[in-house]
Order: sequence, then structure tokens, then C-alpha cells
Amino acid sequence: MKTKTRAARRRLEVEQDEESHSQQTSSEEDSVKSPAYRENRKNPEHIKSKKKRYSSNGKEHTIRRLESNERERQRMHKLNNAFQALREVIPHVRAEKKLSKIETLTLAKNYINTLTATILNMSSGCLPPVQEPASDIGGKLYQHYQQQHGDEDNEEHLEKYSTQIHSFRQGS
DNA sequence: TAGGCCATCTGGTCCT
DNA sequence: AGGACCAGATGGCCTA
Repeated sequence: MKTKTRAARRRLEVEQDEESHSQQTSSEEDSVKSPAYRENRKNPEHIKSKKKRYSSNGKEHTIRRLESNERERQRMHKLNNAFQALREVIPHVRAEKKLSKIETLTLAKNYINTLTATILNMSSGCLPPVQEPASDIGGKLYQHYQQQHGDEDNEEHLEKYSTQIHSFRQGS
């Protein structure tokens, strides 16, 4: 995988960097860093005031960094798993191509709106009286829906959702 | 080749 | 103090 190769390369660089840490020149290191990072390197006083933790030696810092990177990677993997799980429960027509993250979130939002509208449509006229405990769920759902959408038409969501599905299908 | 999407690294901030 | 979370930066891959 491309990214693992890159990560592996980076780890290798870090390991090599550890060995030559003391004699490393800042200029060659800075060439691969972000402008913000380079700026901080140019003005160490600025960064010193912000840094509260990395007062330990370079090797210790490097180890902690690698551990943090690993945790961050795991966190992002979990996030991606959640995205994948979401993709699998959203009906969409572009099955041959994976939905992007933004598409997934947008479709999910509209799918929820559509389901809510459908439920309200189905239960309209037969919602229990407000006093009954059983009305809580339906009542709250309706209340929440009204707060979110005001006078929007239920049909509108269905239309919006199906339009969106088709626009994704056409790749627009 | 430009633009979209993504994974990863990184430093700062928040939370426990 | 240390882990979780976040956002910016970077570079690779893919597609039109």
C-alpha cells in the first residue's frame, strides 16, 4: 500500500535521524517540512512559549511522537471503519464506486431526513394523544422535526434525496 | 496536467 | 502527565 510505504520510509528517516540527531543541520530538515514548521524553526522563542511538554531529550520526544503517530493512525482507521459502516447502510445507486466521505455524510443526512419524513407521514393522523406515555417518541420526533425543518414539505426530502442519489450517480 | 480524494505526520489544545 | 481530538501541511494516486 502506498501509504504504508510512505510511513515505513518516514520511520526509517526518523531512525536515521535519531542516529545523527546532534549533528543534523536545520536547513536540510526544513526542506521537507511545512511553512508553519519552518517558521517555528526560524523563531524558536515563539515556539518555546507554546511548548509545555517536549522539554525532554530528542530521543524521548521522537519515541513519544512515534507512539502518537501510531495512535493517530489507529484513530483514523476507526473513523474510516465507521465511514464504511455508514456507507453500507445508506442506499445508493453507485455501487460500483465507493462513496467519498463528503458524499457519505451528505447522503446520510438526507437519508435520515427522508426516513423521518416517511415515519411522520405514516403516523400522521394516528399519533396517540399527547398525555399518553407512548406518545413520547412520536411526539418528540415530530417536535424535533418541526424545529429542524419548520414548514418544509415531507415530499421535499424524498425528492431531494432521490435527486442527490442521481447526481452522485452521474458523478456531478 | 489539474483537481479531487485520501493517508499520514505534526503540533496545539482539551480532557481525564 | 498523557491520551484524544483537531486542523494544517504534504505528497501519492486516480480520473477527466
